[in-house]
Amino acid sequence: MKYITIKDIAKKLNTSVSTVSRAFNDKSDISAKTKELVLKTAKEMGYRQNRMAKNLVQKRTYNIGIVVPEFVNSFFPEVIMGAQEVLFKKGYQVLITQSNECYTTELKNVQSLENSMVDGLLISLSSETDNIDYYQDLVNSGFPIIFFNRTYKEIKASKVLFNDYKWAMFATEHLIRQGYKNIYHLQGIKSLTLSKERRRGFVDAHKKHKLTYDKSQVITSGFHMEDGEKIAAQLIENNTIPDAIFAANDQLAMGAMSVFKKHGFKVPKDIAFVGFSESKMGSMVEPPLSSVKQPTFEIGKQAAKLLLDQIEAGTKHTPQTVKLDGELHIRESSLKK
Amino acid sequence: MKYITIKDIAKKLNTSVSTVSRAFNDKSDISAKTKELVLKTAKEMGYRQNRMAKNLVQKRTYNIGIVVPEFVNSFFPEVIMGAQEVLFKKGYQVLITQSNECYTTELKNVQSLENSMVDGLLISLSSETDNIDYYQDLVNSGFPIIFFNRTYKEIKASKVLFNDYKWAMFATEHLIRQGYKNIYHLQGIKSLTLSKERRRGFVDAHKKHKLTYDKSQVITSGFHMEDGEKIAAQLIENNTIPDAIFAANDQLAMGAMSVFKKHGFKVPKDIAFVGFSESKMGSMVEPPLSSVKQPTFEIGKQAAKLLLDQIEAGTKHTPQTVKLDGELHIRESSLKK
DNA sequence: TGAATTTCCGAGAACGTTCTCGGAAATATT
DNA sequence: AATATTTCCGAGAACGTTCTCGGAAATTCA
Repeated sequence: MKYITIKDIAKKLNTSVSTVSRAFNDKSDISAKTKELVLKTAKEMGYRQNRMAKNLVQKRTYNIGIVVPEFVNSFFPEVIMGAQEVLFKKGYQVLITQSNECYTTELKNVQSLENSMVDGLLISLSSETDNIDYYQDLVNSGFPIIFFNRTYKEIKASKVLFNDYKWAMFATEHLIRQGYKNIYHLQGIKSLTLSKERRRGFVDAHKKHKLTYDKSQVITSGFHMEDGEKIAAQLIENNTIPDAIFAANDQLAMGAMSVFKKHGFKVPKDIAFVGFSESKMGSMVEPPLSSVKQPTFEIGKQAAKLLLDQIEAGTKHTPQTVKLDGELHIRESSLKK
Repeated sequence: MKYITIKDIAKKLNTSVSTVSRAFNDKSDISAKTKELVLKTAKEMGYRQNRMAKNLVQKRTYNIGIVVPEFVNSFFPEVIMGAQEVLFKKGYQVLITQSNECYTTELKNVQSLENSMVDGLLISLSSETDNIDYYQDLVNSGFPIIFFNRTYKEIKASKVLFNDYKWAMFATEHLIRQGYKNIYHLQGIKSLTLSKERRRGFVDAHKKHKLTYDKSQVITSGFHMEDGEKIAAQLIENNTIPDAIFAANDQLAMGAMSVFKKHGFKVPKDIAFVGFSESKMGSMVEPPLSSVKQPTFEIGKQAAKLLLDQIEAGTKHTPQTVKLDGELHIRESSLKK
């Protein structure tokens, strides 16, 4: 597969590579006639620009990399769409990469993108990631990078976050106000800042309403539906039946709910459920699941904007944190009639 | 932000760039001692390899691009995971790009990747794409590219497809055998080969069982849940109530089902539903939705393998088509008791 | 008509790597 | 001890672009 280069075009037209290059880059110092001629013959010859060479001399790629842990749930896809909207408008391309919740591939992805493939990075950490040294070094080296949603408090860098504490508290309070007293929290993966914040909201809601609360009411697991199912089965086996469950995401809530339903419990009469990060699926199940809706699209947009600002500013930027709010969508799964 | 290059390292160590390069590339003609020294100081100096330069001289990137129309549904994410598994093992990186069902951005994505960003491409066309000239040219130029799922019969290139005809026929026959006689087909977007194949299966099942069939039983729309809802509302308004619906995907089926349910129809007693491309959501709704399960993971793996073969073979490859089979998962939504 | 200005173009360096080639030093072989 | 072989390294071209600089040709101005 022989590539056509601007040299070939120049030779054919008996001109110089400079002229050909000028034609492609909308430079002013070229006559309209020759420009047209170059463009025409380039097309005829099947010329395709070599971005590697171009990027090499220009030292920028107009690519932005996005690293997410997964996209089987619609959460990250929606964030990505938000980011794309901003980035496309500014002429950037978006390269997405998926870590599969695995720290090693996450690192490989980042390194691959970071090495002059992209001008900046949007990243949400995998649930496995617990070592942030590499990222901190990268940030310190001046590489433009924005963390969103899944991140660590300790990282000193720009972030776009959801106000997990506040909305976890709201969600819990909603349950308390409905009269539920023995509420359990499925916190998912313990180590993530986001989990800690949601748990803190859960606990503080209890304090605020002077409700007793015991450590055993918070249960750690993964983030998948299967985890929710397992926990529910365990609770039923131990015969410790909560009257409400607040889960750190919809998957956990739905998993648990389906098991409880299968065992004859009525939702929300016997046991109520509230999820988090509203998923489309949540509103389709029976009964529809109450959940905290995150502004996914907006998260993506904000992160992209922050990144572009940072790229513009060069080394002279200061880390910024944007914290966004959402809504609590109350549905049947948590409504005492 | 000043980048450290191998020249800087060479200067510091009073050696040549060749030696430094050798150290990084596991070449044999370098002593273990100097290699270690180079690697150590490189790390100290914060060296990061410039992939642009490397790729430029090597004329390959070890990147594979994937272009999908969307990933809000889990179908494409699962395919991607399958592809990643194969590609990672062979040392390739994966760059994903999303067209948002828009031909223009699809083309932009492809062009951006094609221009020496990747060694090959895996692509599933957007629903809007109806001009395949660009792709055919690309294939003819020798660029390694595999089409999967959403493609056109007319494109002469390697493909990984699902046996849509066969399984649409199975699904329809299942309904017929259950005793349903007035079956409608929601075919989604008409122009896609995949839609045509599924419709052909639907029609031929009728022929095979000597069931009368009228053109009005096939309804065209988009592929989203909202489209299913609209169609159902329309059918109800016109008072043309099918006794079963076979939809080209789960979203359409679920959309329609929810509207029928809202209007008091009992599923599957009054009206049955079968979807396609089984989604996780389908098994969570009430009643659980029957659907044809596609081997998403396997599709990704096969496509990746085909692509790697093609890259190996260089220009000397012949287009190949792999057609995969699935399973019909029968659930309550189509089970006459 | 001659000078000043503008328009257009070519030569060649630069970007950061890899890779081939030739050769010096070290080691093995006779 | 002399030769043959192996091990290791440096010089410099090459990859395909962009970009600066200088200058010729064309145009404008007086």
